[in-house]
Amino acid sequence: MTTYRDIFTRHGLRCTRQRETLYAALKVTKSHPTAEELHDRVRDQDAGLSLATVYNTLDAFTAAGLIRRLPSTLGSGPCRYDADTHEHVHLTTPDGRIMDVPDDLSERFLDQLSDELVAELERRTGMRIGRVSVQLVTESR
Amino acid sequence: MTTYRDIFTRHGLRCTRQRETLYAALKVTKSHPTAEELHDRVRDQDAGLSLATVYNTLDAFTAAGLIRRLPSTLGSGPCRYDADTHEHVHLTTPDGRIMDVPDDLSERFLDQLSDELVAELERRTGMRIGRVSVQLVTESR
DNA sequence: TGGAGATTTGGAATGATTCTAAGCCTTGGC
DNA sequence: GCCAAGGCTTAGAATCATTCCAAATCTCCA
Ligand SMILES: [Mn+2]
Ligand SMILES: [Mn+2]
Ligand SMILES: [Zn+2]
Ligand SMILES: [Zn+2]
Repeated sequence: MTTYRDIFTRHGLRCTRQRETLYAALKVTKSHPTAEELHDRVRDQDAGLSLATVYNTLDAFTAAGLIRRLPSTLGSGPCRYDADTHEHVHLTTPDGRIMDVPDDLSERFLDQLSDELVAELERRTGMRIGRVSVQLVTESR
Repeated sequence: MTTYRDIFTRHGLRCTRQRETLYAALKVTKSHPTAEELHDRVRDQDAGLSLATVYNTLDAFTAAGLIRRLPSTLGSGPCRYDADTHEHVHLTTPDGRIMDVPDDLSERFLDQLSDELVAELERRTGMRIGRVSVQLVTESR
């Protein structure tokens, strides 16, 4: 059985009460919450957990690759966060929410993208591509 | 010959000196500038053009579909803007800049994505997909 | 168990964007 | 060409998300 402690340690992160609380809270939701939303959701468990810690922790998790940060798709407004680091496609709504595309469809989308193109681009630009991000943007009206 | 005035009119926008200046400035660059950067670039032409007008104008252009808004890929930091509304793939760097993927490669990427999948997703979710956004994210280190 | 160094915290600071309300300008009709 | 009506522009204030700060606390390894 792998505990959160194990996961944190493997990612070079210290294990703190706050980090366990936040990771657990992010892990159980499919809603891609904002820092504020997450802060609100853990308030009952740990009333003293500060918003600054939510930001610090989400930064640390993101840097460690434990979670993914999803910048606002609107241009203004808060980032959202996803504990599911498995490659998947997101559906973005005009009000800023983010939904997962069902796994079977997500997979079919991503399978269409050949690695050869990425390789050719890396050759041409000299840059290393870390990830191909696909978003389906829903119509405004 | 289609003037900027014509373009604005077709998009339901009034033609003002400020809008012409800003559209021209955005049209000639490939750098996906921020509102601030654009403001700086037009300072010599029109010293009185305010930053609020830059924001208002970019909002209006975006709403009209004349340009595209590119939210910060980092999560914090300013939006970038693109006068090229032709569907193309972007390469995003760890410092927040955005580059165009060469057109031939861009096209090959987008051609791989079948409309059938989009259609199936629309059927399943009941939402209309306006656009498929593909970003190639360069490795952080 | 001790302590070096990482983490947490409330509050202040920053940065990007939006709001406000007072003129100004564009447009369409005469 | 002249006149509204209403859209546009503007400086500055306000808002919102995020980052910074510095002091107190906690974690983990020796
Ligand atoms: Mn909160
Ligand atoms: Mn400026
Ligand atoms: Zn997701
Ligand atoms: Zn572009």
